Amino acid sequence: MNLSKRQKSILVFIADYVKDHNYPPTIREIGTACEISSTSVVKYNLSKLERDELIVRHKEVSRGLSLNWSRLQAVGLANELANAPAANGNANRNRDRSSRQFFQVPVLGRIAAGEPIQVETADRSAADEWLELNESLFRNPAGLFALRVQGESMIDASVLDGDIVILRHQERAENGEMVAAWIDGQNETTLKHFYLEGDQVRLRPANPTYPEMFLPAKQVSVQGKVVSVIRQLE
Amino acid sequence: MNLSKRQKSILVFIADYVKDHNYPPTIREIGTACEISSTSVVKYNLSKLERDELIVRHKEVSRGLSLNWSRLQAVGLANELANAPAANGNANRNRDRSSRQFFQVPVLGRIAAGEPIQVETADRSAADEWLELNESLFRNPAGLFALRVQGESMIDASVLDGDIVILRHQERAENGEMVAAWIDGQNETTLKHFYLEGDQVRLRPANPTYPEMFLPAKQVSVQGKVVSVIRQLE
DNA sequence: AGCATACAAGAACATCTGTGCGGTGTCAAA
DNA sequence: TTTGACACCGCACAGATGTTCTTGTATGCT
Repeated sequence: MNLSKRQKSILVFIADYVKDHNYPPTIREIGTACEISSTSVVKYNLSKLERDELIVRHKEVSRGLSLNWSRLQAVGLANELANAPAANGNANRNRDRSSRQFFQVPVLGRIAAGEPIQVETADRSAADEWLELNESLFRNPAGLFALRVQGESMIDASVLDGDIVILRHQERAENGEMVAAWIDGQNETTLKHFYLEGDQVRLRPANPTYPEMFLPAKQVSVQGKVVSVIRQLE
Repeated sequence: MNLSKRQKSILVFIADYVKDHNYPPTIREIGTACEISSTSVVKYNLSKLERDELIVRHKEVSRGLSLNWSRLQAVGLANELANAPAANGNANRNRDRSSRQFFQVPVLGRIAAGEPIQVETADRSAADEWLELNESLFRNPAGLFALRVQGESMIDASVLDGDIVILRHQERAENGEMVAAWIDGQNETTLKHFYLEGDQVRLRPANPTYPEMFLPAKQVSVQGKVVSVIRQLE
């Protein structure tokens, strides 16, 4: 399943168009946007995309097409499309909640003290579980991943067994950010507020009744920044 | 702005249709579904809905209409429409993630120990803030509302200052459920696991290092069940 | 009564829009 | 060289779809 440049640009345009209008574009609109002069060529490419199941089409229905997000996700195009270029020009009239956006975040595994977390950005597509989230909660879905907390080991971060922690992948942290950090000496991953003080790192739990930790900087490696914690009880 | 039965059924149909197809219906489809024989009558009613800003319409564009969710929200129709009837019959082919759903939850105020929480279901429309959430996280958006946690008073429930607690309004709780409860004697609202034991209520904090409470049942009044906790750090 | 307004029908009309078909150029396999 | 798949172009056709016009029935107000 190899997408041509044109086909990719068609996908981008559709995502963008739907975001702006809340309904899909026509073949001619796609043609104009993607600089395809002939409607039949658009149809040709749409058929290809349909064969690849990246879009769903309804015969003889005007604007009868939609993106197949779960398939796009699998192919790794979803994020790219979800981040489609901002609304252009005339499109700020309907810029209310109805122009909703969402995206999926891979749940890459579990986090528990004593286990390192594995975050090869490469194997995102191999994630066994995906979380669907709203744009409204996150500025930018790039680099986000999620971990399920196992056990009570993160309780000093006010994170309980079963909670889902959403992180943004990064290896450096600003002071005060809550990060997932691997601590060499103690062989554990933990969620703490991060403060670099000289060549020492201070790790402050979210729950102030738990003690802080002081460690040599080189002993602490940041896995990602915690951007959200979600607890489902139902 | 008084909606006729027909106009309401049109809104319901549009919401339902979009949910199933990912694109809006035509005037004739609306007509058939709502038992309107004439396209002009559909147009007439759509114009009314457009005047009321409940929908957005694009002239001379096929299927060029969309629901204005923020307006529907304000009028209190959003939940009703978001819960639109399940896909009917033929519509289970495109039943993947692309048929996404979302809904808004009113943030009714703050929760802090020492303050009662005000939850008149009536004034949902008066909420100053709304939270947009995914259907995927909640079975049923009915009766949901949100509170912003103020202060450190809920820390024994592993809920921090600034967290958002999502509750389902109910006045009775099953054993083990985490509830928001008002405690008469102590004049405070708290989040705890609820256990009715005879005519005593046992309240267990989420964080096991905090002590349990035992109180006479009549002293505890449940405000709602906690269904989710969301912490945003970015 | 007289009149304005809301709601509804049906049919004709004018676009909008997807589809089909003939044709072109490239490239690799036969 | 021939063949066929692939990508592309224009164009005309037909069906899909929004709009407009005329007519009709209530309802409420003066």
